[in-house]
Amino acid sequence: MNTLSYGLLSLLSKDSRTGYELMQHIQPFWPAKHSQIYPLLAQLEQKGYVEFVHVVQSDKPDKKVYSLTEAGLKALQEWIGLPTDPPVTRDEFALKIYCIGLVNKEEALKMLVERASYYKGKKERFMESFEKVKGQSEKPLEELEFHDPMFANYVLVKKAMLKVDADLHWCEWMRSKLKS
Amino acid sequence: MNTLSYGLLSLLSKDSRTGYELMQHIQPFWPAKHSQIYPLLAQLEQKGYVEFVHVVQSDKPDKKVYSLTEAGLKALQEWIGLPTDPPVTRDEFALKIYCIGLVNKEEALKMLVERASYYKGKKERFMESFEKVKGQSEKPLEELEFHDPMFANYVLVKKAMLKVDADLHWCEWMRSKLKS
DNA sequence: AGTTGCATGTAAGAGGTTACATGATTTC
DNA sequence: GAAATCATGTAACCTCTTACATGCAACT
Repeated sequence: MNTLSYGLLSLLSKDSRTGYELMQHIQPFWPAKHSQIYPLLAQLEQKGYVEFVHVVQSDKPDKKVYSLTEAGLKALQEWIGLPTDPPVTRDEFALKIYCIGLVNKEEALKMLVERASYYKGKKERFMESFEKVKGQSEKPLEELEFHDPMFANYVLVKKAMLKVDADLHWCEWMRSKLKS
Repeated sequence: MNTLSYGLLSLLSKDSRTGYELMQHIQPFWPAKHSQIYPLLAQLEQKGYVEFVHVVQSDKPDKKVYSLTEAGLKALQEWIGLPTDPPVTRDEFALKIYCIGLVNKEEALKMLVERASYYKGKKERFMESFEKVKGQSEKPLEELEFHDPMFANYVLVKKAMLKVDADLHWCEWMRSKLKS
């Protein structure tokens, strides 16, 4: 049982989902390809932590909808209590910035503009998620209680927004540095 | 040539360093163990991108001090111009927050306090780095020019600080949410 | 006396990406 | 007509971690 496996259980604790959907929704927290997820789901099923039903579709390919079992829920709860690994980030851009003096200012500025627009796109998508969460919640988001199923969605979008804002802020600050 | 290999060249473009030192200094941008770095250095040497001198020490183990060659510099400059991969973060804590409603408020609060103190420690270390950079620079940091060798150190510590501040801010905001 | 830091390296195994394979429907 | 979306799966390959191996000096 690796972290990604527990991550899949975590998502399944809220909704039954297909492997494809799990792959899409786990990206913000733990990027993974379908080729990694499908074998893990088979393992989780063998362990009795998840179960699935075949759903036949006419317009789209047939699918397997997975759900969490009682044993899976138990395993998930135990994992939450275990020590948590610190987040790991690998940032190629930062490595390039380290030796940015090797290129001219114009090229450096071009790189920063590109990176800033990447973060702007990311921010827009988070803002859409935020609006989506707002739409799905009955209460105003600030009033959501700990046990509300929407609580986690709200606080995690908030987390993502704070981070992307910090990244964007740094990009803009860098751009002003390079223009002068 | 993978990203880590270019990262090593990037560090070597500023100072000649041992594999051990490279391992220590690349952590903030691209975490890696010595067991990954030593073989890559051997590869880089075979490609002619780096060279090393044996340095015999009496009190400590002997070491190999690597430096960038002309060919290495050229490879490094070409890499900077290539498209840059987006940063990748894997965050076990976020996966746990997603299903945090499975445990009680007290346990959740405990987890957040722990995570906040982790970020506080990180912030302190970044503030030390900041002071170190300040001490090594003749000019006030805000006046550092693009081509100053200290410029990259300054802007990268700034980047790290903005990010850790965002993380800490989220932790504290979460704590206030859970106390009410 | 035991741990940490310096310093290098290899081997085995786990984790993750890319490519191959299939196939219908919808959008540009 | 080409690309993207849905949907599953396997195989080969690359990346990364853990463990093994050695040894001295400094600190607790």
